[in-house]
Amino acid sequence: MDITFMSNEAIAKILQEIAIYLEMDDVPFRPRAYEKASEGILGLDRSAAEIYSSGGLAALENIPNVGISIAEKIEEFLKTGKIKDYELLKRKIPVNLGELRMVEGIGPKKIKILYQKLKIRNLKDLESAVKAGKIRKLAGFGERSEENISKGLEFIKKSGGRFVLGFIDAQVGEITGNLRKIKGVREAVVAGSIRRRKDAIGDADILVISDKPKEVMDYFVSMPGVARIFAHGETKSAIKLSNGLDVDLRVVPEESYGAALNYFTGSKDHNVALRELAIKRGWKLNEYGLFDGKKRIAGKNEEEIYKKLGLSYIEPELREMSGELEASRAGKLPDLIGYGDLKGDLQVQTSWTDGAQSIEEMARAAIDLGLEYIVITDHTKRLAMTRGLNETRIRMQWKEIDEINRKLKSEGLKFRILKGTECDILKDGTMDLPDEILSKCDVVGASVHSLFNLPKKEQTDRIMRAMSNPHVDILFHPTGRVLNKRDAYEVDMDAIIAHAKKTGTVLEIDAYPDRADLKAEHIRKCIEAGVKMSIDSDAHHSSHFEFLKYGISQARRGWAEKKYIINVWPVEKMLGMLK
DNA sequence: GCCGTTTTCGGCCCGACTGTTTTCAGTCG
Repeated sequence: MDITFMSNEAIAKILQEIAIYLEMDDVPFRPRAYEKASEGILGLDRSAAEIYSSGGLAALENIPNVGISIAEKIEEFLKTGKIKDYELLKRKIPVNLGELRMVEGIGPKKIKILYQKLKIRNLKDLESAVKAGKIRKLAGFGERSEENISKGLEFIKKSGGRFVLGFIDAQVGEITGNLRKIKGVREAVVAGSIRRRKDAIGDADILVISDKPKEVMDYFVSMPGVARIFAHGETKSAIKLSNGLDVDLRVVPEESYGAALNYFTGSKDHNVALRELAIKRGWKLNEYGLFDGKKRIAGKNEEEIYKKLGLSYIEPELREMSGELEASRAGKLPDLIGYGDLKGDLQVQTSWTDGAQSIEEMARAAIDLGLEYIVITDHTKRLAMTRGLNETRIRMQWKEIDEINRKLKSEGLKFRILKGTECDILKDGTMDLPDEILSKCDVVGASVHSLFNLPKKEQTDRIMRAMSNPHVDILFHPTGRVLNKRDAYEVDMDAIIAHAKKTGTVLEIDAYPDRADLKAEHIRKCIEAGVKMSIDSDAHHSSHFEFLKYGISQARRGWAEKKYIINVWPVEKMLGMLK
């Protein structure tokens, strides 16, 4: 059997499902062990199949949270495509765990009862049982449970899971702003994965300091846009907005603010590790503080908690259990690029192709935001639907850029519009515009906009050939993914990163919210390889320059310092870093 | 079942809310 078909995701999913099955039977501790092993597999930057074929069983055991027993199960899976223990569990309760687990309020124990009593195997069975009023008659369930399951099913049909940070950020900010206006509220902040600035988020967590929690909670569950109330308590409430976004709210007293912020910011694994550090010192860490017996020894702010635990402060974007605790302890955390550090934007579309506004409008918006330069990068002729530029039209565009630059200068503005292109990479890796044109551009970006489903080797070779072109400065949105729309194309990113180093090509962090491309793990690899990156808005409208901050978030999540990003520099220095 | 700057054995993060209960199990984060 060709083991390359055994993806890490497939292995992780089986381990995760074993954990759920064990949970059903109230097996102690082992569920968590399988869950952690599953996370360990997902966190790998190589495939488990590769690890196994190069180092055998012993190498599998080196995977975090994988011991001898789970290593053997992974080996069994890689060799036979099956895990016997899993098949046995699955035969006993043959249900679609992935589906059923999506329903809010349904966990392992209830899945077991639903199968054993009503033979419910999937969402369809569950829906029929709800409609027939069978759920309410089960022991441990009731009318309310049935109603909640019914509502849960509705929402699964309506919305499919994750939200793009840049598309919900403002709405959550508005809610927080309104909470801040309520009497007795001293602070209201966003925590959770939004504070960690993840590119895609599952829900929103808001933290409030108030002496009058009841008023906060009453407002929260009755504010406009609330579609469902999951919980309405004194210190904790949870709702779903009509767009499907779940929002959790917690109210804590001021002396617990730091501990609560830390706890609700996560990540979960990061928090668990901090609690374990506390336990080792004989203390206890929870959302109310760090305690030595009954005595609170820290909790008012996050800094003092980290300090007591022997750590320097860790920025939220780094709290993903990917080495930040070790780095913090050793004083080796990166000096992250800041949110005000960009001086230019290297990918901007205008009304010459699919952008909404003129070159001048885009330039003036960039000036208002404090940028010093932008590169105009309209599409090229292969992208016919955008009226992509050919040789003649791009020469016309250069004239317009020269004119506007002169005009801005005559107004005393110190700003520069650079000539660029977002040039299509054709199927064979050649460019959509001739070298003669590319050589006259200040900045050449190259993009894949077609043939997303080429085989991995062919796609990788195609892109690498484009990067080898001496005029191609930047590879735009290198993986091509669009969140909630399409996956990245099959491409060997390690090879691309190595080739970027070899050819001096810059890799872009496209900040457009549903692109967020490069991903954080690629950014870290670029840093390790010594590959330079740019952070670009990919603006199609003057309001899109705001998106640059999401690119900075992404860079921070990839541990990037200023020095790795070329557009933190003034224009001449930036240009000097290109080919 | 995993793991070790307290441990190779004996631990394993912790608390809030709901619904169905009559003191608590299940779920969630």
